[in-house]
Amino acid sequence: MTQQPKNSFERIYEVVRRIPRGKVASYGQVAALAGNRRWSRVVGYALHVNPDEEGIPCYRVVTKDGCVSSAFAFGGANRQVELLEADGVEFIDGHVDMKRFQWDTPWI
DNA sequence: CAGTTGACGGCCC
DNA sequence: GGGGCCGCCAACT
Repeated sequence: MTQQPKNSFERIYEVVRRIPRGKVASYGQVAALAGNRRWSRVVGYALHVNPDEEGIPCYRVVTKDGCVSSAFAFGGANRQVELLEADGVEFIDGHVDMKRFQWDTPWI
């Protein structure tokens, strides 16, 4: 059923879940898709709780600069890079080429 | 109920 | 190009 998330958190989770493989999205982008562009910080908090790491590829979410968050510490930030590379995302000097791998959202 | 925190974003130096 | 400060909003204590 088409679940309509009402809480900001659930909304953010839905957006992150829609991130296609081989692409990455910035916190601000996810926040904007979730409904508000200023939720950037809330997005970070939402992924922090990450109720479903298998359903929510939080590692596909990076900063606007395309850099992985150091606070990820999910076994090491390098771990996130590794996962993204496995998705086909190319990393350059520790950052992603956003203009190439940023999720091309059909968002209006 | 109020205060603090936090996986960011944007602007300034 | 790199580093630092402020601002935004929701959740947590």
